[in-house]
Amino acid sequence: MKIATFNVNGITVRLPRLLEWLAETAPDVACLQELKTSDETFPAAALRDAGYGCIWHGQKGFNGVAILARGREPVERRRGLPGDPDDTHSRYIEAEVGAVVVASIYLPNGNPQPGPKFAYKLAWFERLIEHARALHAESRPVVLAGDFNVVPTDSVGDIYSTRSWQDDALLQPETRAAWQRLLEAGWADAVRALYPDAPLYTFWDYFRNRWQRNSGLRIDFLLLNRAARPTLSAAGVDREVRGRERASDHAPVWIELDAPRVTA
DNA sequence: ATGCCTGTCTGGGACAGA
Repeated sequence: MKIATFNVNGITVRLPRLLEWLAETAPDVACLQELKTSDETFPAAALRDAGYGCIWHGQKGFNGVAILARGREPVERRRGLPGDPDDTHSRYIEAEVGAVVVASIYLPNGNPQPGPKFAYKLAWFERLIEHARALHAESRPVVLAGDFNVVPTDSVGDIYSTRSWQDDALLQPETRAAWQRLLEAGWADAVRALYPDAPLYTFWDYFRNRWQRNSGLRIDFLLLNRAARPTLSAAGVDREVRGRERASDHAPVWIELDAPRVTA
C-alpha cells in the first residue's frame, strides 16, 4: 500500500498538478494539506472522476486537510484534534482506509516567534502528542502524515543552511523538543529510517531561486506506529513535482507498506 | 535588511505562508 502526503498550497489552483501526480504515481492513500478552500468548494467530483474517494476539512482562504483513497471511501474517524474546543483551524483529519489508520496533519507554522502564533503552534503540538499517544498504542498500523512545520536538525540532511532561518519558528529549540517527544513516544520517521543521512528536502521557498539552488527544508513527514514500522518497504520524495509549472512550494512524500502481518 | 514569491479574498491591498 502506497501512502503519500502532499501540501498542495491551494487545491483550486493546484488541481491540474494534483490530478497529474495522482495519475502518474497512483498512491493508494494521499493526505493533502493547505487546501485553502471551503468545504463547499472542495473539488470532490474531479477527484472522484480520477478514481479517488475523499474526506476533507476545509477552511476559506487558508489551512484545510483531506484524505484521498484510490478506489474506496476513507472512513472518517475524527476531524480536529481534541483538547481545545475554541480552535477553529482545519488542521487535522483522521480515517480508516482498509486495515490502516491514516491522519492528515497540518501543524501550525508559528511565525513570527516569539508571539501568539508561536504559542499556538506549541500548544497544538502538545495536543497532537497527547492524541498520538492513543494512536500509537493501537494494534493496527497507523500513519501520521503531513506538514509538521519543523526542521528536525541543522544537518544538511534536513536543511541546506540555517543562516536565513535561525530565528524561524521551524528551527526553534521548543519546536524541535516537541518533535523529539513525539518521536520518543515510539513513532518512526519513515523516510529517514530508510535514508539515514541523505538530504530529503520536501519544501523549497518560491523566492530567491531556492528550488533552482536546491535550498530546501525537510518538513513533511510520514510517521509510523509500532504495528506499521515492520511493513515499511520503500519511501521517497517526488522532487520533480516541485519543478513543474505552477508547482506547490512542497513536493509529495510517499512510503510503501507491505500487507499488514497477521499475528498468530 | 527584506516575504525577495504565490495563493486567496478582494475589489489593488492585506494577510498568510515557512
